[in-house]
Amino acid sequence: MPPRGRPRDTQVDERVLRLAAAMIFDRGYAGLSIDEVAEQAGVAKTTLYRRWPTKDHLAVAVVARLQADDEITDTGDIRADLVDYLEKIAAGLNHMRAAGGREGPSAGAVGELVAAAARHEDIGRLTREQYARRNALALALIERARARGELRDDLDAGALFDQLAGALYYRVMITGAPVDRAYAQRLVSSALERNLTCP
Amino acid sequence: MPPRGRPRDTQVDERVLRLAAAMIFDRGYAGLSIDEVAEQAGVAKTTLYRRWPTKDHLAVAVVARLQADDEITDTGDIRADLVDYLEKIAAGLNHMRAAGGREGPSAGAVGELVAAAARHEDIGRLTREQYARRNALALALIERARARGELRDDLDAGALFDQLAGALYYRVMITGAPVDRAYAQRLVSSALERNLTCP
DNA sequence: CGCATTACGAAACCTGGGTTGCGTAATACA
DNA sequence: TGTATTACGCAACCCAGGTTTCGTAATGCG
Repeated sequence: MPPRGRPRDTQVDERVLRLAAAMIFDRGYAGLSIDEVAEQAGVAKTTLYRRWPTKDHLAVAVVARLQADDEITDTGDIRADLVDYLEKIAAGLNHMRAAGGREGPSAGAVGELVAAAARHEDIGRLTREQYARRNALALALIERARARGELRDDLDAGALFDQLAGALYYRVMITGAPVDRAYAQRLVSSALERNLTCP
Repeated sequence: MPPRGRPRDTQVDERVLRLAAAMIFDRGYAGLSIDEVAEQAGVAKTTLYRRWPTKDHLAVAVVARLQADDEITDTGDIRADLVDYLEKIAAGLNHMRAAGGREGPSAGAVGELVAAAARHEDIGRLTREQYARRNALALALIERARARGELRDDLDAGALFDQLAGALYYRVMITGAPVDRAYAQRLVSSALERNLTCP
């Protein structure tokens, strides 16, 4: 059942990703050197490029391994559920922020990822699909809350989630302010109460 | 009054910035080549590096020239004013999106800028200051609206503006959906009505 | 066993950002 | 007029991402 020729050394993937992750973590994206990874992993550069066609692809692969596909929980309390989901997103962002090297106001890692998605068609497709999944989950959550009467009938679910998720990204990338549970609660309060059905 | 030595050729700045802008516009950030700019501008590479210490700095300088410092208008109608201001921000984003090369779902130019701000301390400081100014303007606008009774007393102005601006950036960078006047209106409707004082 | 197929390693190479050193041109000042 | 100062151009150079070529090792298949 395995393909025809010589099989790939599966240990290489693991070793390289671990090395690359470490390198990104303590020296940032710019500090990730393909030559150095290859040398430390004990493989030739060509072997790396056979698996990840560019440095961007390798970096994306590193980040992708960190992102546990966020599960959404629906407890029936839309407010708590949204805060929970935002916190998961924030956790991912904070993780990437750490991966950007020295922590600081603006998170280079997220920016590099956005740039990489713009540079390479396939990476762009990949990340867009991932965000589409997340978006669909959130919209479904909101939809269910509306169906059971927690939210106003005429609310704009798309705009609502854009605001919540967008505020997190805005903070991380632009203002550099922290994104934590307290902020998630502020956001949901600010954005949601309006859309709650009035008693 | 001029400094001691040989004066700088001021025409160089203008010529280089125009060339660089054109190059970024139709080939994207990666398509901006320092060597090529120097050659087409008829100057040595060292002359370029004397003015802009890295390619990032040159690109930021190009983008900075495009950003007319957005003025805020206070007509007394917070809803209309916010839509207006968001539209100005969106215009800037769309401009940069165009500058990212081929228009597409994710805007590389914004991502590159965020990444550049993370790479270079001075660029980060610069952009953070600019965003702080914008933020202060918006918060003051909201504050005035609250003072005259258009908004609830207990609203979270910081969270509100993060949501509005963040949603724009989220769309441009992540989902790639268009940001236009219609979307600005949807956002303000979704975010603001809750905070309006109830009749 | 022999062959097609695929993976690997090594080396040379190209490209573009970024640096360095040096000789020269333009200005202020004495 | 001469000197310190700064800008400029030129050429060589380093570095890292990325590519190409080629010889070799490991598998499946007939």
